[in-house]
Amino acid sequence: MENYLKCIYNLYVQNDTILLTDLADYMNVKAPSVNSMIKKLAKNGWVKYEPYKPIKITVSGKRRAAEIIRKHRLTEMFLCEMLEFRWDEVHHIAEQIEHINAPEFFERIDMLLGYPKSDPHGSPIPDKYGAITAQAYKRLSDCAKGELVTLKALNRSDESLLKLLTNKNIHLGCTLTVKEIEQYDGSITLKLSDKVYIVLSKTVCDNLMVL
Amino acid sequence: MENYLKCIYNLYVQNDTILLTDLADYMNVKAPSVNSMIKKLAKNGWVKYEPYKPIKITVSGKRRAAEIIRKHRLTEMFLCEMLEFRWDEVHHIAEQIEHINAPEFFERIDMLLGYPKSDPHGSPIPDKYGAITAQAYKRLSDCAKGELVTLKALNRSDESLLKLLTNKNIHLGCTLTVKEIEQYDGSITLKLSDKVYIVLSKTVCDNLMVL
DNA sequence: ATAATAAGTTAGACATATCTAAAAATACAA
DNA sequence: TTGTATTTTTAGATATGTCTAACTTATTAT
Repeated sequence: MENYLKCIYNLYVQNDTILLTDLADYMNVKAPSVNSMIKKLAKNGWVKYEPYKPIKITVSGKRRAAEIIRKHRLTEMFLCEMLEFRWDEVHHIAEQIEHINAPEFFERIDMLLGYPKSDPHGSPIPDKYGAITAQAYKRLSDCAKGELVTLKALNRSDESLLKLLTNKNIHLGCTLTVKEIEQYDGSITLKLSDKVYIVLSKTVCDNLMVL
Repeated sequence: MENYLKCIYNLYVQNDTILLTDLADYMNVKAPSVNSMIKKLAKNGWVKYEPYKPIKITVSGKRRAAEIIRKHRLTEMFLCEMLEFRWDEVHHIAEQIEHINAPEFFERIDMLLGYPKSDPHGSPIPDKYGAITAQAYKRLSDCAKGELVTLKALNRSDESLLKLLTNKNIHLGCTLTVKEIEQYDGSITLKLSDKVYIVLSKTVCDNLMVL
């Protein structure tokens, strides 16, 4: 149920209402599984369910989801900061630890890390009441030629995207200047540092959030 | 299955062969549950099962159990040393974290802690190959009047025992002098420090391992 | 407006882990 | 040695979460 709620929340951030099928795809599960689980989530008051209607997460559902996301992101931060894992290694470990039921454990981790506001991929860490500070970032792919921006966060951080960025020496906080935007496919040429120019596809740039 | 194997190992340490009923009691589960799980463990080669015979753990079962116990004890140590939990708070959190499947995670924790040899209750931490260094401790209840000993480990560390010891200011490494042994019930009067004398029941002393 | 397509639901199967109740095997003791 | 008590096993139920196949409802496009 925690996994369902977390995924529902992730999809909700992109789009207010959620199609059962999309959730099924997102979770690598078949539609009937989602259908039956949604009814259970609805019984707990975490989603609103009406037959044949799209799924809507409730206020209490968001709060519950934020708890899990908080645990996930605090864990990722802990893994990077204290155990020196790379940002592309932490997700699958955090996926497991996020389900640990021990509030004091995460409180201590939070304290030890100095109450971080975002995780190693720049995603905000909800506070312990479930409140998330909105981020005002924009997509790199929406920037104009000539703009100088700082990489603040990643939109969806697949392991393969993280590896690609690491290979090109791109990390959170680095500055990027938009040098060229290709009309044909939206790929962007960026200046990374003095003599370092790189080209990123539109797909990649869609996932880089900058300011 | 991990929980079964861990419990089987714990009972095996006390007694080479294990009665199904004892395991059921130990795990707060009924006999038929154990019976069916034992067959699964046997299929994995972790225990030897013959109908109506007591359960025997195999070499590979011990190795597998040691992995889990290693994760449990490393976690307990991490919780005490890095997150400053008390020794009576760590068990229920470690019970959950021991099932995390991420060898690198525990390797890093181990490194961060400086490769500890025992957990906060003095129990040995198996190395990553499952080898456990035997401890040559004896029971406090087996000591003679006049002996001066150091508390090295606890036998079974229930939360209530830990709290009792904490209240009496007894911790690992503290020195104890056996002042009096009561014939009637085996309770022992101990000198803790200059003017501090305490009385512990035989039941408590059975669980205090000293050297 | 209706046919085709997509989305959602139901029914029934399977796997896991648990239980109770009852039967079978073993151990113990008079 | 035979009856009683204990231990173990089997059979069948329940709960959870998954699946496939078939059916129903909704959407879309001509």
